[in-house]
Amino acid sequence: MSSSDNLQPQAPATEGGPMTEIPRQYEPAEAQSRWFPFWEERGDFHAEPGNNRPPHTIMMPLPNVTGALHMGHALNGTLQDLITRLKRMQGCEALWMPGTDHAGIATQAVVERRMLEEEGLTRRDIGREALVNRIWRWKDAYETRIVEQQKQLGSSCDWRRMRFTLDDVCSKAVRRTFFQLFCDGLIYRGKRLVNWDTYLQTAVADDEVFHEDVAGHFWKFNYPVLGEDGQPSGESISFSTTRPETMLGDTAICVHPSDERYRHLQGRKVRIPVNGREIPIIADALLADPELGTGAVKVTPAHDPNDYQCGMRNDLPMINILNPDGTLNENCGQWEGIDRLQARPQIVAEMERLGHLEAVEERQIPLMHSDRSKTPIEPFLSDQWFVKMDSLAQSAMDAVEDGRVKFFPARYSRTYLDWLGEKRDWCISRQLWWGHRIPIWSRVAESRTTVDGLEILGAKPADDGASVVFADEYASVCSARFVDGLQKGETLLLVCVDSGQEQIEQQLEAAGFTRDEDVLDTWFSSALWPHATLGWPDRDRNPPLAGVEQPETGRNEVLETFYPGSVLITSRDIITLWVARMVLMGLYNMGDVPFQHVHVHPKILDGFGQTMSKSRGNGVDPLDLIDRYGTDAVRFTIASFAGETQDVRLPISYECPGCQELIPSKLYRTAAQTIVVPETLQGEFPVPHGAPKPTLTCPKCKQVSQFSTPLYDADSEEPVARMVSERFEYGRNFCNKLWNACRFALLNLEGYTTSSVSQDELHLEDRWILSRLEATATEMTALLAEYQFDAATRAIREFTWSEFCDWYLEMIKPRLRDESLKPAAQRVLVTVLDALVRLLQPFTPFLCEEIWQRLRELAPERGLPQPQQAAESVMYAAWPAGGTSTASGAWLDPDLEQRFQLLQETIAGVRNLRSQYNIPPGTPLNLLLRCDAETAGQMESIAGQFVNLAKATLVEAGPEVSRPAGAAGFSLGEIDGFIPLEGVIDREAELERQQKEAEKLQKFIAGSEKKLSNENFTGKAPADVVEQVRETLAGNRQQLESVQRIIADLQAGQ
RNA sequence: GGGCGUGUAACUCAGUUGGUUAGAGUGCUUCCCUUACAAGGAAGAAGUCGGGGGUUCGAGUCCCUCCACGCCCA
Repeated sequence: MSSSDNLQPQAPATEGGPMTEIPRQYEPAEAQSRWFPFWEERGDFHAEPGNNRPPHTIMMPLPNVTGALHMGHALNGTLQDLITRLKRMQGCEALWMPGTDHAGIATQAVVERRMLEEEGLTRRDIGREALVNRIWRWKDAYETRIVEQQKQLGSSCDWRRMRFTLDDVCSKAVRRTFFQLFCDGLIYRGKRLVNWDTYLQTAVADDEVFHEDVAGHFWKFNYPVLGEDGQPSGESISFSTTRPETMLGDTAICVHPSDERYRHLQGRKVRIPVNGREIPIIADALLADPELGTGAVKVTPAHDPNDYQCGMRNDLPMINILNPDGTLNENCGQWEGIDRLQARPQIVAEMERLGHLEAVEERQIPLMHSDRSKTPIEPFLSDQWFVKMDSLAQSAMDAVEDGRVKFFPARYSRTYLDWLGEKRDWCISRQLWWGHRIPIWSRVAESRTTVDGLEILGAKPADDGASVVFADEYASVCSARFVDGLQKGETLLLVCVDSGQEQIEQQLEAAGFTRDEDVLDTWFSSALWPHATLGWPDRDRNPPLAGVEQPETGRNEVLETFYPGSVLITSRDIITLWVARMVLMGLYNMGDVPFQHVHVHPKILDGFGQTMSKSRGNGVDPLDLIDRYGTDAVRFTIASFAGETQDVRLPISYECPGCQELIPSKLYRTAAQTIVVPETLQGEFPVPHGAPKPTLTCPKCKQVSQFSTPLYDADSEEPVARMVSERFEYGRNFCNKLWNACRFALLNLEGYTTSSVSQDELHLEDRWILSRLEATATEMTALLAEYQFDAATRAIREFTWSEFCDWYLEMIKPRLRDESLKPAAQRVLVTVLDALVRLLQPFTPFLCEEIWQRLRELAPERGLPQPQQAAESVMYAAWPAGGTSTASGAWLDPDLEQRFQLLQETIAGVRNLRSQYNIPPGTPLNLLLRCDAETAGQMESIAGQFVNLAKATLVEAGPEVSRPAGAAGFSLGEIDGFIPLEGVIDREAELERQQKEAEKLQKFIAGSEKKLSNENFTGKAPADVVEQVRETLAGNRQQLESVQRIIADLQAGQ
């Protein structure tokens, strides 16, 4: 399909010409719906191995399938797409690999919660298989929606290569990796205190919990101290706690070793009154703080992280008092089976009855909650699988330290190195059903000298008493090991099996082995993302394409070509969780880093500096922004945010559904938290049961509407004020400006003919804009290479608006009306516009394609000095940079730019006077310029521009020019301008104005003189700095002289 | 407690290794619906660069310290 086929036919030509129907405003929705399918059908997003272009690979930080995309995704995706589009234009085979993450607990929790709300069913009611099936259906629905949203953003991923962390390709990589780690002895099973979600009955990771203060109590108890004879000595030791029920699991009382109050008690014992257990009084400087409370604390190693560490240090018993559902277990005597929260007051009452309760106070208690179930977390000791991090972490640290992986901005390498430096073993098991099930089968072993059940695999115990040797044909796919079991004295035989060995799995199960129930941490599979998606471990064929298996060729060219990747673009909160793990797994599996650069971009906050989140009610939906402002505007604005210094505040407004007026937001405190609501909120949060949903009132049209908030679902038939942000007008206005510049060009390209332009056909403004274009392209190329998107955005905006539109287009208008000058002007105009559109394509692809195709119709061959055929799509036009922007590269001309600036300042001087004296824009003026002969010549040669741009006729220029009586004037140093205003000029006002100007100049002069009279300055400062000050001083003096002459004239009554 | 970052105009942000008189967008004031664009044009007002100290000929920029805020780790 050719591009022109895809252009929607325009309305029939009108009398004014074929282009007059170009809309006066850019219509983003139309361009979006037109060009995305165009690119997709042409295969413009595809990346293939086997051509000679240098590869460029970006692996998408995979969004999880729990919900829709938010602003963070929009920012992250925009930057990746921008770089990918840039690299394509720079001649790379650019792969942007898309995909989604199964996000273990997050997704399972959402589906479980919904199932419970809608059907009253728990996962145990329906079983593992049925639950997993339900989650797959959820995943399918959300993945579709996420991809849809990404395409709305213009994402130019190679969608054929889309992967999902639980699909067959990724699963194989996970199995192989786990197997390899197991064979290498890097996987082990051990005890660990985890964050236990008693509602979901699973461990949750540290980043899946949040802290929240809740109203609670702070009880002060004492335990009686026992004498040498084991009888109460009469002394007691006091401590405070917020969780009295945990005393059932206490295994020590801890004091600070230097605490004089307790020194004599160290080594003695106390008795826990409620269960009679005797526990020691220990000294541990890390746990006990003599300044806090009584200085003594109870130690419950199985139910508190700090106590756990203390228990490890002091070899204390660890008594688990909880069942997985949060009820107290068999270690709790009379309270067994009672929920720990119900047991709490009972235990307090018992302690009081026994005379050991000293005090109680009400307090706000900081409490960890599960982000998934919103219920309080219980620290809980359980068996988990771990990966040994020692050597793996070291390899990943080396990669950053020796520069194979480079962070942008560099400061983030510190976060990465500090975290890896701890080399804490990685807990990879999760008590979930949604995920990669751990590929380990186990069975209680009679001894370490027989391998019951494994005979069929030709296995026998190795001499070391720990491992197992398999027959040759199984040795590469099975690995087994003896370990100590859960019960004392019990031995377990563990067997790990590689992927694709279903028969062996069946044999193991037939032989009484059972597969581990747990699944792997989601980050385990995401750590493999950069190579798993490219088909690893398969080295004999390319990975499936669009779901189709590829033939075996003996090579995996996709993996060979696109690994290692070029840059990872992500936000800083997953540097440790994800980036570090990708590096170490890449090194482990591939022997090479997964990417050379890591660009860490800012976070988007709301106008109050808070992270956007559902619970705060401040999450803007990027699609709402796209709907209001257009994709290009959203992308351009987002790029303008992405600098390297700080996070970005995005003040939120609500858009009245009636009149589109924006209503600002405000903070609103509920009992539990602070949320974001419209300023004109009516109603309250949380919404009282049965109460109507809160609304806002538009201050302009008075319409009352519900508003978009994650805190309630709006009624479907109600109009809803959606959340947007005024800041995107920046991008929208820019797009519209460019659109209109293009509209102007198209309206003036009638009769365009392809030809080269000779040097003498180039006017001052042509050379100037070409020079500026060259400089801008070079600057942008350098900035984007360092991921300084904000600066690149400013550079191109400045060029487009303040140079191309404000000056160049205005200056060539007269030539476009002159048939003899028109052809050359058209050719330069179209050349600059062509390069400008190319520079903007990565930022605003839809707008640029729309312009590109329209330009192609009128000027298919263009460029200087020799015109060339324009590419079929701007996506594959060459990136203009460093000498290639105009195919000649010789346009840079700093001297000319400086002369041009003088012209600009002169025109500004005239406009300024016009404004000062309130002279209507249409009133013609005369202008006299006093300047040297050379400048006078230049000014006379462009005299037409004074008429064009300032409605001023240059009547005289040269060194002999003197100020006419009754003229207003301005001085630029090199040039003095005079505008005769006899009859209009207010002599007093002009005098005052000039005196003010003189004062200002005198101040500057004094400053410069002071500097130059300072020998330290002239002696120590670099010569060029001193020279600069001298020049400034000379200029200011000259200017002051002119001003003083004007003042003298005015005082003389002229 | 440790680490990182931020504080510049009313708002949102730039400000490269110290170097002329600190910039932009939005908002504000005045004028203009001039045939690309009122989502626009012209002109303008607006800042003790968080406070204090130091280094330097020279500090928004470097050092120390204090204050406020954010994030990460424990």
